[in-house]
Amino acid sequence: MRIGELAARAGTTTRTLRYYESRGLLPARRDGNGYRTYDESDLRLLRQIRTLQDFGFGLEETRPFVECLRAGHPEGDSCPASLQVYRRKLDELDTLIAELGAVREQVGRQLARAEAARAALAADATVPGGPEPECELGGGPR
Amino acid sequence: MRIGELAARAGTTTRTLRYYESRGLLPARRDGNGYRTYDESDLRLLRQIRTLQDFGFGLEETRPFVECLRAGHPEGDSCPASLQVYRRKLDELDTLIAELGAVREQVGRQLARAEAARAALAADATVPGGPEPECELGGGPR
DNA sequence: CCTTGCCCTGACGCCGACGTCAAGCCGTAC
DNA sequence: GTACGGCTTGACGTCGGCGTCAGGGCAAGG
Repeated sequence: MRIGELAARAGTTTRTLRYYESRGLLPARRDGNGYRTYDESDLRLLRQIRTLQDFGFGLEETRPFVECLRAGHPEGDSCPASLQVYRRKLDELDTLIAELGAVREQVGRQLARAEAARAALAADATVPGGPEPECELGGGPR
Repeated sequence: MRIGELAARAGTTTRTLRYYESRGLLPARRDGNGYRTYDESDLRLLRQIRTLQDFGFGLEETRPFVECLRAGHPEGDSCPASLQVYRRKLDELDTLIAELGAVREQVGRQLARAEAARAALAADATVPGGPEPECELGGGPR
């Protein structure tokens, strides 16, 4: 199988495969023309990489999984190094999720506060004076 | 106040302030020497930007807040455009957090599965044969 | 005089994972 | 012949938010 077919079968691009090769992650044999040649095991390696990438793993983080597969293990995560990467990633995710949750709360509070302030202003403006609420309250014309 | 002092008071760098100016976010007056000159209101603008940046807002997303402040409003989020940015950011955060949560679960399951597989392998290896569990189970020397 | 410290502009570097273009080779179909 | 699709390498572009360096000016202190 050549690079185009492998890329298509893995749902990626030839550029990506050449990039992986340049990083030493997915080396290729060459045929008489200098064309890259791959087999089914390369497809498995590639799918392992892509799956982890989809999970947000960096390319370097996929290396232990790939090497594990190349070492003959049935799964990329059959090796201790892969498990370590899993654990580190879980920690990172937990930390990140917690941070984002905190930010979300803060932003939510800011929004509620700002909306309340605008409501108060609108009330002030409509009760004593006329209807037009001064700045850019509504989304009206002009 | 000149650029160094403003940067220090906002806990940032002069490079950052020049960058903001280049983006049209925080324009500066110039004194006789061509030095940038800022006042207290610029510090407020800058603090608004920094706060939002810390929340993970992109620079462009801070623009409505800055313009709101410059329009004379007491808070950067007193304007509808700012509220819209808040709401969009909340949506983004919710989406992102949900995605990360899903990934976290997936990774957690993968880890559990892989650990269980290794435990089963180790049991197979220790019960019938000798103690050394073949590949790289332990973290032993060499 | 020289040094020190602040300021100026302009421009390249960084990080990650590729996209995209250039220029050219290989084989097959028409 | 030539047109086409697929392959090759090399190299620059992308995105954001700055860091960092190069080269030089201005004012004050010793």
